[in-house]
Amino acid sequence: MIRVRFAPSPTGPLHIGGVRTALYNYFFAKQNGGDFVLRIEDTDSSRFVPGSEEYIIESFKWLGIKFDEGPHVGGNYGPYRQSERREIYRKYVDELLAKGLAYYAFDTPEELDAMRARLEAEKAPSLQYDSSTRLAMRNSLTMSRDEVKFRLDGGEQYVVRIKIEPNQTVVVNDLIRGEVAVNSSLLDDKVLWKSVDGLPTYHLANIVDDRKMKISHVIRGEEWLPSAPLHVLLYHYLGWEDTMPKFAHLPLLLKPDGNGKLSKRDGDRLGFPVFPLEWTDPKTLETSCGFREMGYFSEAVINILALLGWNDGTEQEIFSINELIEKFSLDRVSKHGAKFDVQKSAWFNHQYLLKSSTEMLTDLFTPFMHANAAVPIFERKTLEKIIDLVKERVNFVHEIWGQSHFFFIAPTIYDETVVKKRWTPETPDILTKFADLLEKESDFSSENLEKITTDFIKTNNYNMGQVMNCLRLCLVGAAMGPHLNDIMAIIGKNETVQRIRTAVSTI
RNA sequence: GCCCCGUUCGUCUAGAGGCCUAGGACAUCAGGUUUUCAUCCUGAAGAUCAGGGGUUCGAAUCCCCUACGGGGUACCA
Repeated sequence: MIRVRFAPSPTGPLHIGGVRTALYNYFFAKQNGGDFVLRIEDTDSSRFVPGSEEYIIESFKWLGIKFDEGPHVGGNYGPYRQSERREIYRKYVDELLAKGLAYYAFDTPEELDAMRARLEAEKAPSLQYDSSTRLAMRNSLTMSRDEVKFRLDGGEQYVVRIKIEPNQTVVVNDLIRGEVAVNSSLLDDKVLWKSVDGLPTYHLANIVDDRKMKISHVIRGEEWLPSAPLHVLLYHYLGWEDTMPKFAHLPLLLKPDGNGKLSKRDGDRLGFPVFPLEWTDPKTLETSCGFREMGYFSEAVINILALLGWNDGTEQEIFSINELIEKFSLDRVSKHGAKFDVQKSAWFNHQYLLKSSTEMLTDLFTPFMHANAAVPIFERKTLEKIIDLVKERVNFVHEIWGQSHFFFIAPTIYDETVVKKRWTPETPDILTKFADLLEKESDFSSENLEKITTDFIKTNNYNMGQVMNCLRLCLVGAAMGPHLNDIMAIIGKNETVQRIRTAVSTI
């Protein structure tokens, strides 16, 4: 049975790197008929940010990604918040302690700093708390059993550290990177149990939960690769080699410019979303924009993220979520970081916008239309016609207004450069003649208007550009927009004629 | 500093020893279509495959070194 988990910390909004990790987990699980579990890793109470968990859940709801288990949906392996699993972990620390695979340490933060300072001064090859340094520290390896008991009974604060034997080769088999071997001397005696809040650290909690929740594959970001050997060691120490999950460490998402891991600030700095949803920091009240609010379709976001580090080997770039589930494979995940490309993302959104139904686009556009005052109420059918005429020119729904406002509101200013280029002394006469002609016309369908204008131009021996460009100027105010007969048909006779007369008198 | 991972057009990438005079997409530029703009179509430019050594008849692909980039190095996850 394939079971994977997405295990974020509730320390703020989830960024798109995390979303991608979740997506890859999801594709992999669903492809194999497995389960996709949400687990909240909140063992660091000091970094807890209220609203994070709700944010995470809402984000995936928007994306249309469903968890099979999690704090919000329940499941047979709960609870799904580590803070609610305290009792579960203690047993295993005690077991490691009893087996001599872990030990108590009483060093204060100041003492640890002093140790590192001393090692640095000595130009020691490493500054770690490990086999080379632990015997100089205050821990149960250097104290008598009685003294340890005395301190413990006296309620002295302690941490539990894993005891790593030097000079062993620890091998991590990674589904994406192959075999990664590390000498255990390079690992430090990581804290497994914290004194400050009486909770395990990520490392221990993670291993215990993955075991208890029967996780078969751990698919996570590359930032975990350096601690993967520690995790492998923990599986051995606890005698859980038989159920050790398979690991896959994903490449990171990088800053679009410069170097480094993509971070919160990049979005605001570069003007693109780093988060699925808008987020307001509860403390600073600072707001960061989200894909949803920026007008991205959730399917487009999934598609964009899926292709940042994976492809199916063909030239296909547009994938539905079902296709992704069907085609995703870990061995086609790239090994190097990827930079987010705003322009290509906009293109993806354009593709999804074109695929969207006119009805849906009209629904989405309506609020933007109402946001602009003094807009005439068109019939729904007319609105849909307008959307169909302009949708290919925009990447986002909110851009539709910029491409369609002239349907609703007559131009008040006329593009100077076009006036200069096209408006000749004869223009007012020509256009007035045309307006007079239109005024007598009863059939204002697009087809008939096409015929009328071409006939008008032919019979008077004008040329196309001479008439049409100036007519466009009258109706639109600029050299843009769909075919004029479509525009005239939609705004109607009175409005068309009036716009021509107004322009003739003002230009 | 030390450890780990990586490195193909500006960006995302294809590439599993000969199919590579390195393919596609976005962006850029040019031409065409169009009454305008956009779409669309065609084309161009753009990567001596980070550099250097090997291995091989043959290397973008395998090995080594160097450089560069990223990650890690907390009682954070």
